[in-house]
Amino acid sequence: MELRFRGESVHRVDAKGRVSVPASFRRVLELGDPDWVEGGNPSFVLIYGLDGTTCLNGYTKREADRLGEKIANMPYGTMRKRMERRLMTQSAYLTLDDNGRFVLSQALRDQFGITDEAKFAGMNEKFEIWTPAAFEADQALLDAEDDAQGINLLEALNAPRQGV
Amino acid sequence: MELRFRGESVHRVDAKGRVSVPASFRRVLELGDPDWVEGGNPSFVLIYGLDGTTCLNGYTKREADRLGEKIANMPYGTMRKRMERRLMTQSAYLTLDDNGRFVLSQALRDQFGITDEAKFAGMNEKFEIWTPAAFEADQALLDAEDDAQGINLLEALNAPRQGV
DNA sequence: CAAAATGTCATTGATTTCCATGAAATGTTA
DNA sequence: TAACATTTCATGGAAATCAATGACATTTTG
Repeated sequence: MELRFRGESVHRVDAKGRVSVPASFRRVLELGDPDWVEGGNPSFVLIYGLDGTTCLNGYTKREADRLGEKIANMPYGTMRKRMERRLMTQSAYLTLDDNGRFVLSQALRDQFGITDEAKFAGMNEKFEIWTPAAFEADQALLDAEDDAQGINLLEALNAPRQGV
Repeated sequence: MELRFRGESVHRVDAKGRVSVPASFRRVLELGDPDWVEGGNPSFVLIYGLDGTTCLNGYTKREADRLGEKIANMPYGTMRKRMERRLMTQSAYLTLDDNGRFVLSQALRDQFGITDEAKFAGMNEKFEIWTPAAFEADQALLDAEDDAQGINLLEALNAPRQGV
């Protein structure tokens, strides 16, 4: 069993770009950091090349390592290079401070339009960071798709793999 | 064999949003939490994205893990993303206190219209939480359908999968 | 040195723990 | 079986703890 990211919340971003990571997410980051010790501050990985300019993605160290491993096993070629650029180049290795905060650089805040608030959304083995408005828009889009297709989520989960 | 949620009852919700989980449900949550030890308090998962704004769904940790596992194995795409949002983002990881209670946040109480009472309904591998009124309305709807269709439940149980 | 970055501290409000009560259920014993 | 004791539940209130955040101090860096 592996602890996963669940839940959603909005947090304040101060003038210097510092944001609190939701306490429940911190527990996951701690368990997902092989070097973490009780009382210490966990490190984690922020990837901002995944979804263009829609949101940032937070991963535990361990999960990010897995992704790096997969890339390392790819044959050399433009696909691998693209992966490296978006998952490695466009990412950062961060550590929480004693209060559970980290700094979101000015560049990233600009890129994602984040000013004074950031929305955190647990997404199983990762979490997303959005502007509250952008998140709502994205969610509305997803909800519309559900409505259109009349999907029963649990039924779909049981059905054998079907893309879309 | 796996213990299942059976029965129904109404419980009081206090000013801080605290609610007792029916004792019989607690036994199921305990057995469904791999980390639970005799005398300890079980953790479980509350999912509120499943049925829009009709009711909340409680799952044992083990069952919730199964769902998370299935999602993690889905191909990347909007279907997976929708699952992540409704089953992970719109959910919470909770632990019962020494008295068998947990807190239903103000946000969730608002979303589901729960004020001073909550109705618990055992639903096999999960349990539902409703306002007493909403539950009765939902039940009346189902009863009406039964009457109209003259359904024989056990017969339908044996018949191969038929939606509706 | 100035500006930025990082660290420390304090406050407030929310959350969690702890203790107490009464009611209901269960068990025990004469 | 009647009377009593014990345990389990559901619930309320108070105390203690923690999370989020703003303000300020210190360090780093160009």
